[in-house]
Amino acid sequence: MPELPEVETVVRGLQKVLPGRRIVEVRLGKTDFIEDPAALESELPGSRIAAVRRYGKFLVFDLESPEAGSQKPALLIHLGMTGQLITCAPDAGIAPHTHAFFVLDDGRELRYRDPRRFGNMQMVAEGNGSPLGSLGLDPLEATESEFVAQLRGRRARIKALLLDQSVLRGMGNIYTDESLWRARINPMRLASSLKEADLRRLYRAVQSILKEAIRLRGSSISDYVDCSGQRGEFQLKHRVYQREGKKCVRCKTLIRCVIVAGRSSHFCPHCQPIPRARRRKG
DNA sequence: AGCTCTTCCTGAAAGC
DNA sequence: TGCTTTCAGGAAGAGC
Repeated sequence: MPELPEVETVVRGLQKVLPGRRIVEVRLGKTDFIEDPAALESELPGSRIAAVRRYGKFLVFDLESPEAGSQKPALLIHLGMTGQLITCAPDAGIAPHTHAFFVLDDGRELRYRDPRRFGNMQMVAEGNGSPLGSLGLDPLEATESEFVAQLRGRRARIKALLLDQSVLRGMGNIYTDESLWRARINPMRLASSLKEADLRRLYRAVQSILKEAIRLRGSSISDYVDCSGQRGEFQLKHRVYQREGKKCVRCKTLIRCVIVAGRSSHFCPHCQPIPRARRRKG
């Protein structure tokens, strides 16, 4: 599923082809995942895409609209679990579950496909009511001390905090599990039980995992592909995620999976021990 | 504050 | 073999 590295990969691809392009037509299929479909249909045609950027797991399309005047509108797209954004020729075959077509002034199309429709799309005007306002630190932009300060002393489980978008923006289940394994921290640990050195190690683990995942163009587990339909390769580097029952590459102990923070959480019981006798089976 | 449960949705996989 | 059930999971909301 698209997390920070996947969204970053899609954004980098779109940055090569979209800035400067004008949207000439919008066609929508199913719209139950779109905040206000009529707003997209009325406001997007005629708009010029000034920039494409990532904010957490959101793609932000900064728009210049002839009518909006001083307002700086933007289109936000969240890929949810199975969202894909693809650029293609207008006569390219239409994949099932393609729900939005943005026709561009160079004759190409930007298409949004999302089998489960857990993604969402909305227009936002600069500075009001945007869901971006409640998001926490970008794990790649944050300094070590900012990262540590954000987590230190919190009573929640470290796994829950890493997944909480208002704490860190962009981490999802894959990169949370992989980072905790690299940092040798059990997902059930309460953040307040971690030492400063643990949090610094976690910061370095998160950064190195995310950077390597971006370098390999993300993880393709089920549906994920970039904006030209290409799969990522970081799934080949997963050490714990979806490796339950397989051997830890560090110590050969069998990887286990428990539910933490409502999410399947994969870890090595030897490398990531649960301190004290507290144990929970999932 | 933080936990658990529920909802949204589809397709893959497991169960019978 | 083939139908039915279960499950995965990002995010938001309810209830505790």
